[in-house]
Order: sequence, then structure tokens, then C-alpha cells
Amino acid sequence: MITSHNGPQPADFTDVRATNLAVVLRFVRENAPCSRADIAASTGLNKATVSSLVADLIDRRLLRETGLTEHRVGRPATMLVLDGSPYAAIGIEVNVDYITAVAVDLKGEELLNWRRSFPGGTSSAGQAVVAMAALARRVVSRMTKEARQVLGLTVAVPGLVDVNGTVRVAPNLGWRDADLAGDLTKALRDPGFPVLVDNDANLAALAEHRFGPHRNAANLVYVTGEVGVGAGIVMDGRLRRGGQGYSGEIGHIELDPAGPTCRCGRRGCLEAVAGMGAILARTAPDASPSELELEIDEVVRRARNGERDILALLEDVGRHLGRGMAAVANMLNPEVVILGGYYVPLAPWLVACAEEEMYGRVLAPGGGGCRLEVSTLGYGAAALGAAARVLDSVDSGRLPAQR
Amino acid sequence: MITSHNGPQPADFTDVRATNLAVVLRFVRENAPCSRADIAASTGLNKATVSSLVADLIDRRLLRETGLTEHRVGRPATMLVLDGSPYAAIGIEVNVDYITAVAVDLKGEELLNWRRSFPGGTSSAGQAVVAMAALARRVVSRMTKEARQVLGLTVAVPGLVDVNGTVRVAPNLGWRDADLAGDLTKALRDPGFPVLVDNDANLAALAEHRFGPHRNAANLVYVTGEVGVGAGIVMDGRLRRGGQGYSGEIGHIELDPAGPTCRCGRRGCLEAVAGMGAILARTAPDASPSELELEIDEVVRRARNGERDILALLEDVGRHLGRGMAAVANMLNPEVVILGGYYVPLAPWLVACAEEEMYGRVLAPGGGGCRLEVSTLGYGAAALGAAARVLDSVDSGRLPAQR
DNA sequence: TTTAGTTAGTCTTATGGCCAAACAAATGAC
DNA sequence: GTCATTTGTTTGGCCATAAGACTAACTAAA
Repeated sequence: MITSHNGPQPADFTDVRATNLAVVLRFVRENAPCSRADIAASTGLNKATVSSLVADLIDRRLLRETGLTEHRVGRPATMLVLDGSPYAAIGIEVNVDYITAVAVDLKGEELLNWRRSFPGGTSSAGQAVVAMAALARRVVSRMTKEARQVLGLTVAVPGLVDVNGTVRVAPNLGWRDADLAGDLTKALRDPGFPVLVDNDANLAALAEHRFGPHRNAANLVYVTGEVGVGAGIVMDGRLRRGGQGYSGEIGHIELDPAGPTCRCGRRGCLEAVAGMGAILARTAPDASPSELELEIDEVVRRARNGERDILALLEDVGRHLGRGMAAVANMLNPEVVILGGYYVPLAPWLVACAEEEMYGRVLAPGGGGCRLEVSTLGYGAAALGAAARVLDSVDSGRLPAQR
Repeated sequence: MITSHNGPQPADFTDVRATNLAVVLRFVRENAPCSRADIAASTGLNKATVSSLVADLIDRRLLRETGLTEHRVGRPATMLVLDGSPYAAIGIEVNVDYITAVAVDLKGEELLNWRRSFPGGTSSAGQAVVAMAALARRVVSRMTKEARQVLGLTVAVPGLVDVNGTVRVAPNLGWRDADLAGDLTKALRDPGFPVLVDNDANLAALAEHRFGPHRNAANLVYVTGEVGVGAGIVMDGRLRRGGQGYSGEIGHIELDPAGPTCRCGRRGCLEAVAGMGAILARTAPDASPSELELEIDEVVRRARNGERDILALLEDVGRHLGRGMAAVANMLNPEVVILGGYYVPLAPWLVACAEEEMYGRVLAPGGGGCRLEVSTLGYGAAALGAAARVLDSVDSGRLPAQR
């Protein structure tokens, strides 16, 4: 079935074509190498139709034929794989002290991963645009040198990004109402590819949904673990942004009216009791945001050494985290909640108690089938997801123009 | 654009046709009476295509031609409206002390609304199936007498319903693992129409999304206000049920670890501090569930009289409710949260403080555009939504067979 | 009363994309 | 060497939409 997902929009055969091109493309990504006959058998499309679709995709260099099968009865099949070489998708992540750029090919293979220090915490959005544009131009020129066409660029920002790509508030960066998508497009002077901006948690969720070990889950939630805590929500196979794009702001769910004061001014917010700030407040109260990574390393070291107070602290954080995740699981019933950011190195001491707390609070039998897992994509999840956002457009059938 | 919303499913012409039939049908529902030319101009479909689609819809008696326009320059247009007469969709709601059945036509006009007392709280699921089947048969025979074809039947159940229509847990009814959809289909002996089962909050949300004053909102949350508190979530224009169908279980989000004990055994759950139980515990601690309606009437009367302790109680409940809704708004960023059930009569004393509390806690600027509103659909929202669930199938292009 | 202008809806033809089935190609099994 | 098997292409048919000509039915104004 076809579902026009945003209201009454009519369909015609170009939509059928786009849908089916996307079906074939996704099938090959998930089952490569495979033959045309495999595709026809599994998708239900007619053999002739598959041949025509594959021809289109080969023309546009999205697919490539590899060798033939051997030693089987019948005519050998020509195998198809994604063609990694001619395209690139760029993802950029801005943060408090660095900008990361990654480029991936259609398969999701990382082509480059550049990290460049940048005083995000003390720079204006305008300065960030200049820095990002410079970095983006270098990435684009590298990709061009490799004879790759850039399909698009997406920027991940830790903050509230509305549906138009305007950064409404980015507390850690000190930005307000910055039209990042527009300004960056201007700074790149007619780049010839779309420039998008989205929230970092949303994009990390997209990365997990596309590349992570739970990529089959149509309903998943990714939780960032920095000083701030945010979530990206995938339901029914797509990122759900809410009415204005601000979904997933779980950091300020109030868990305890008698809890510690949060930087938002209220008490007992999830991020005040289970964010990195809650840990630093008790281990390194004077640390600046840029020292976060070092300090967490130190916490990990002390936990490994079995220091009692640290273990107790982490258990406490884990329990609060579990309570927050129970709220998520009760409200959204995802198949999996994936913990990212600094929750990853801290996971050995957090997850067990968080899970226990969560399962104890989820109403649905068996916790609604919701598991609590740890991200395997590392710190670059948001940047990777930003690139994945670009590939999503291709996946939904908007193929790059034929050359 | 067309989006195949559940994974790689290929499309063909029948899908295009179905999509466009649905587009026309929805357009007429929202803009009746209107002409073929209006449809073509607004949807972008070709005039000839619209004529063909409309002919199909008239053949199947989903549309009807009414008179002509007059006193306008040019050839008068033949106006089209939904044809209410030949079909019916049935919704049934089971509850602690009654079963409600409603039938609506394609326009959503209520054809009948029967309420029949039933000791749901002390009956088994099997007994309920017998009672529902009896009621359903009477409704069907009435509809048949009116020469209407029944398009389907949906049952709304206050409890956890999985994606297959099995009732996993219904605490107020005391049911567990009841295959209601299957059993009811059997009891109706090949009814010739689909029988579905879903959660009452989900279906009430669907009713609001289709018939309510905020029917244009693609992102809305409906909150039930009974002893239990649950939510139905519409995001991006569709009901989102989560991985197993248990989304929206907000009643046991923990708002205060030091709060009163909830019937689930834990402390400070939303429904323990802002559900009807929280009110009854302080006004009529010995009331049985079936007296709920009377007791709430009494609370309303006393609030109208300005009784201090009642007003204070309601303000307290309102504040807790607002905190819970802040969690909802932060996580989902809906355009509107609609309060239903007994929140409706209590709204004059609840909403102002709930709203204040909510806006104070939502991180997004301007509360993310999220409003807190009161349902206007009355107690029958779930049953109405159950019927709406049937109409949704028609709307997505699965038209009833031609006669 | 004629004529021009306007809008509604149908008819004809073309195009694009899918499917079914026949067919060609390339292999293994016997 | 022949047959069975599997792959992928070709052919023809079908279906739905688009474009534009055409018919229909009205108002306005000369």
C-alpha cells in the first residue's frame, strides 16, 4: 500500500516509479550482493519491472554489477551491489568545542572524518557559519577531487531547531533564532545541493535507525548523554519531529520536585539528576564544559578502580536515568532505547540499574518489549546521522539527476 | 510525494488510483459541497482524472451530486457532497459499567448511540464478547434495515491492546490476554466486515483528529480522564502505537517519588496525583468505580459553590496534571493536548493552573506552540473514534466493493 | 437578440509504468 | 548431446494520468 503521509497529496506514476526505485535500492543495500531475480522474488515486483528499475539505478550509478554466480544449476545470476564511488553525503556537527565533518558514500562507508577545534561556546552563530562553510568547502573539494558528486549537507546542532532549519535556542552555544540553513547556503554560494539543519539527537537517532545494530526497529529512541539530555524519536520507521520540530526534549522532564536545581532554574529535571552535569557537580564542580571529556574519563577510571563513592554516584544516576527512560517507554513504547554520548563509557555502571528501574516502572507486560541498549556508533553519531539524513532523501526515491 | 510508510513495499497503479480516490474523498469531506473543478484546482489533479475518480466514487455511492450553482458567470457547476445514506461504521466501547455502541455514516453523522449497562468490572472477557456480539448484531440489523452496508466494527477497550487486537491487560475490567478481535469475529459468524480492537485513548485521539475542532492538527495528544489516565498519540497525521501498540501509557509516569501510593504499587504516578482517583481519595474514599460519575458531579457542584477545600484540591490536581502534560509536550511537541473524560466537567477549575504549570516547564519557546484544550466530543469520544477507525480504512483508499 | 466572455466538465490522444508470458541465454545433470 | 533449471530480456497489453480540444451552460453587455 501507498500512504501519502502528509495529507491529501495526489499521486501519479512518477510516484510509483520513485517508490519502486527506492524499494529496489533499499533491498540491495540490505541484501547485497543480490541478483535481479532475487529482488523480483522478494519484493513481489515483476522481473521485467525490476530489470527496468535496475537499469535506471545503474545509469545513475547508484548500483553496479559485480561478477556472476557459479556452480549452481541454471543460468548464473549477475550480482548487484551499491556503487559506493560516485556520490558523497556530508554531515557536520557543531559542538561546544569542536566541529566535526564526516562524509559517507551510499553504503554508509565513512570517506572522511575531520574534527576541528572551534570555540562553539563563545562564538556567535555567524562565526560558526563562517567556520562551517570553510570546512564544508574543503570537504566538498576533497569529494570533487575523488570524482564524487555531493548529494547534500546536513548540520547537527545541539539545541532546538524548528522545521525550517532555524536554530531557535542552543543553550550550550548561546545561539538564538539563527537561520543556519539559510546563512550556510548563502555562505556556500549556490552549492548545488540541499543544506539542512536538524537537532543532534534527532540525527543521531537517524544514524542508529540506518546504520546501528537495531536498524530493523521501526520504533526507537536515541538519548544523548552530555550536560544536556535530549532524545530523537523514530516511530513507524521515520523521524517524528512534532508540530514545530521540538520533540524529544526529555531533559527537562521533572522527576523529583525535591531534586537538585537544574540549569533551567527548576528542580529535579532528568538532566539535573541523570545528565553529565549531575556527575560533574559531585566530582568536579568547577570543570568547564570543554573539560567534560577529560572529567568523564577520570570518572570511568575511578569507577574501574572500584571507588565506593563513584560507584554509588553512578548507581544513583543510573536509577534516575531508568526512571526517565520508563517515562519514555511508557509514552512511546519503542522497541529499543539507545543511550549515546557519555552514557556509552559509563554504561557498565549505569545500565543494569537503569534497566531494573525502567522495567519496574513500565506498565506494559514485559516492559512492552522495550530494551535499553548502548550506542555502538561512538561520539560521531550525530554527524553520521546528519549524513544519513542526506541519504534518506535518495532512499525515498529522489534520485540524483542522471549525468 | 508518496511514501510507503512501512518499509519496502512496491507500488503500482492500483495504489495510485487508491491514493487519488482517497485524496478526492477527503477533499470533498472537508470542502463539501464542491465541484469537480474545485477539486482539480485544489488538488492539482487533472480535470479529466477528477471526473474519472468522481465517477468511481459516485458508482460506489460514496459521493452524490446535489444541485447546480447559480448566479455566477460561466457554466454552473454540479456540486458534490458525501453520500451519507448507504454505509455505516460501527464503534463499540466497553467500560466498567456499560457498553456503548455508535454508528456513523461517512460524514461522521451519528446514526445511533446506544448505551447499555453491563457489569464490565465483574464480567469475564468471554461474557463481554457475548454481550458485545448481541449488541453488535442489533446494530447491524438496524443498519441493514436502513439499507446501509456496514463497513466495519471497532471496539475500544480501556487497557493495553497489542497490535493484533489482543487485550493484554485491562485493569479496570480484570481481563488478561483476551483475543477480543478474534473471539468477536467468531461470535458474529463471518460478519462480512472487519472487526478491530484498540485502546480507548488511541481511538478517542482518532475521533479528535477526525471530527474535533483541532482536526487540522497533524500532531495531537488526547488524554483520558478516568481513574486511569492514558493518552492517544497522533503524530504526522497518523495514530502512533509504538512497537507493540502500548504507546501513550502516561498514567504511570512518576511525577513525585514522595507522592501518594498509586494502585500500581508505586508512588507519585500521574494518575495517582492527577487522575480521578486522586480526587475521590479526598472526597469520597469509599466510592466504587461505578459511582464515579455521580461523585464527580458532586465535586463539580461543590466547586461551583466555591467550597474552599474543593477548589484547593482541584488546583492541586490541575498543577500535577500540568506537570504531566509538560512531560508530554516536551517529549512529543504536539500542536494541542486535548483533555477528555472527567477532565471536561472539571476543566473550569483545572485548566488555568495546568496550563500555567505546563508552559512553565516546556523548554521550547512559546511552549512549542502546544495548547491545552478541553475535548468537545463528550464521553462518547472513544466509541466515536472506534467508528472513525473504520472510516480511516475507507479514507486510505480501500473502498467498499461496488454493488 | 445577438455576441462575447467565462467557467464546467467530457472526450480524445499520448505517455509512462507495470505485469504476464513468451523467449533467449547460460549453465548443471544425466 | 539432450534436458531441466534458472536468469534476464523482449513483446504486447493494460491502466491511470496529463494535455488540450471540445461541448455545454451560463452572465454580461451591446
